[in-house]
Amino acid sequence: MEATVKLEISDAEWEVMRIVWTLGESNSRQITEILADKMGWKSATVKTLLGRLVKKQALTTRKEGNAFIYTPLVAEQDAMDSATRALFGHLCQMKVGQTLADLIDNLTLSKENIADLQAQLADKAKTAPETVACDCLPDGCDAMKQEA
Amino acid sequence: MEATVKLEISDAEWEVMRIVWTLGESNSRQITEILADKMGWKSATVKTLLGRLVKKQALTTRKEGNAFIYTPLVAEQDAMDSATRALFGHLCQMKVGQTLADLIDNLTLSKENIADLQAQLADKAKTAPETVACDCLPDGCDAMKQEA
DNA sequence: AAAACGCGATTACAAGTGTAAACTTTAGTC
DNA sequence: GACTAAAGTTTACACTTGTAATCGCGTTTT
Repeated sequence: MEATVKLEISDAEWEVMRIVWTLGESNSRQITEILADKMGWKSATVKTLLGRLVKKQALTTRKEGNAFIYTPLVAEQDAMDSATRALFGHLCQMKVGQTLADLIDNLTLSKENIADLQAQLADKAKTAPETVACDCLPDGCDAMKQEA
Repeated sequence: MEATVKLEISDAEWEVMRIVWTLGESNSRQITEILADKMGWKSATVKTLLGRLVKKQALTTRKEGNAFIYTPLVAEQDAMDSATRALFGHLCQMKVGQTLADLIDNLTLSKENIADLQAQLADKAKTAPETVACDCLPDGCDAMKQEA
């Protein structure tokens, strides 16, 4: 049983992580250059974010000369999965299906992605329930409507 | 062109919204009862959240006797869609396919949901690109790897 | 060696969030 | 009409987040 430490990566921090994840490792100069360009951030801002990410243990450092080299301590896919599961976890379960549909409408997926999803859905259909109930209220949800 | 006002609903506020969305409208006593139970919140906490939601224009009120009746000003599905689009919007586009797959693994979908998604995907496949590139770095992404 | 520059660390500071207590107003009750 | 209970309003307070400036130190340059 993994004692998964809940890692909260903020939006701004996420931008930093994406770069380190993609590069595998990087130093603050390189990260700063990219984010100065992409986000218009000052180097001080990036330094703050890097510091917070190290404190949060999302990144680790290794000294190289006068500077640090930053490496991810969490896998990008894991972070993406927790973030999405956290979000969907507090949405009305009855409406996640539609939300997923609306989301997919806005995403660009490759043919391969789509094929994989189709296979996955075909399999999932075998054990899928007929309906999914709303879980927003203690009782059944549709109950007590407009009791106010 | 709708001037869509960016509505930021926090996690705690979301819990309140779910109840009002589901009931259609409600008063603070009813909401407090449910959340005292589900979240362990004091009535003062719920009052604060209701106040913030009214100020943010996520809810509106109508006086009834000594109390207010709260009604949503934003549709639940719209709020869910913005929240999910906002999240996926800052994830690596190359990895959203896998993320979606991992997410679906964790969701309960009805047979109908699945059928709808399958139809949607079949249609989307027609115009899908062969691959989706990573958009985490300015250049091509896989470029400059390990330059540090 | 002195000066300048790059890097990490410390400090800043307002806005948003979670969580609530205290105060005030209002609507019934005796 | 005075009192009380419930609902709304104000105040509180620590933590997170976005966005930096500044400080101190080691390294590079003149």
